[in-house]
This record gives sequence, C-alpha cells and structure tokens, in this order.
Amino acid sequence: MAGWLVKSEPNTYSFEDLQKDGRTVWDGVRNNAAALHLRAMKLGDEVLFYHSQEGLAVVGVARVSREAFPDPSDPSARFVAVELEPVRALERPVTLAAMKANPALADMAMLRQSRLSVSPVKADEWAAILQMARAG
DNA sequence: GCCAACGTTGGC
DNA sequence: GCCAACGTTGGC
Repeated sequence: MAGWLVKSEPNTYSFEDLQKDGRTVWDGVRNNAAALHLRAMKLGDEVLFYHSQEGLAVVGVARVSREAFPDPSDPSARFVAVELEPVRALERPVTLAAMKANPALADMAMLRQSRLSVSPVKADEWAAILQMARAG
C-alpha cells in the first residue's frame, strides 16, 4: 500500500473541512508531476494532509476513496482528480521545520521539491512522521 | 511582500 | 528544439 502527501492551503480547504464534508474531490491539480502521482493512487491508499501557507504542518491522514478520473474542473480534460475521505487528525501536527530537522526525512519528495502539491511518501518516511506526531 | 524554484509559453 | 520571459507556488 502506497503512501502519499497532499498540500492544501487551510484558507481554501483545511483538514477540518474534509472531516466536516466526509469526502472531497481532490481536483485543480495542474502540474504534470503531481498528476502522475494522482494517477498512481490506489483505492485505500493513505494520504498525509499538509497545510501550506498557514500552519506549515502535516495535520491529518486521509484515504483515497476513488481512484483517478477526469478532473471535472479541467475543460481540457488533460488532468485527473481523485476523491479523498478523512481518516483521523494527528495527535499533534508535524511541522515543516521538524520534518526538515529529521535526517530520516532528508530524501522526502516534498522536501526536495517544495512546490510539488502531490508527492509520494516512502514507508519509512511515513513511519517517521507518525512517530513524530506521537512523540513530543 | 519578497524571492527562489520550477513549470509553461512563445518567438525564433 | 532552444531559451528567454513570464506565471505560480510556497517558505520565509
């Protein structure tokens, strides 16, 4: 089972919004590298939910509830969307600063390419982040 | 608000 | 097909 990370500006759509909605269409991705990752997402894959601009932290875990389909917001039909549902909020947010400070995450895709809005998370990186969410 | 990183566009 | 110009994202 693959792990992923998506970014969202909480001003626009926060993890709390996802919990309130129960599920959401993850559309609007207009970047080929990010779209490639969207296409690779499988039903049931878990997704770290990161707040960009404000918060700057992973705040929750979501799950892919529908695999890639044509993005309804894309008139050119070149890009895809998935559907996400909330799993749970992290006990404590894992901040960008903390992730940067953790050598285990040095190779993490989102850190290496900060503008990538959808990125893969390796199993060991996933475990490290969840550990950080538990530890002080 | 600024700037670095990076993707896209368009002239040649 | 190259590359300069431009737009967008996102951290600081």
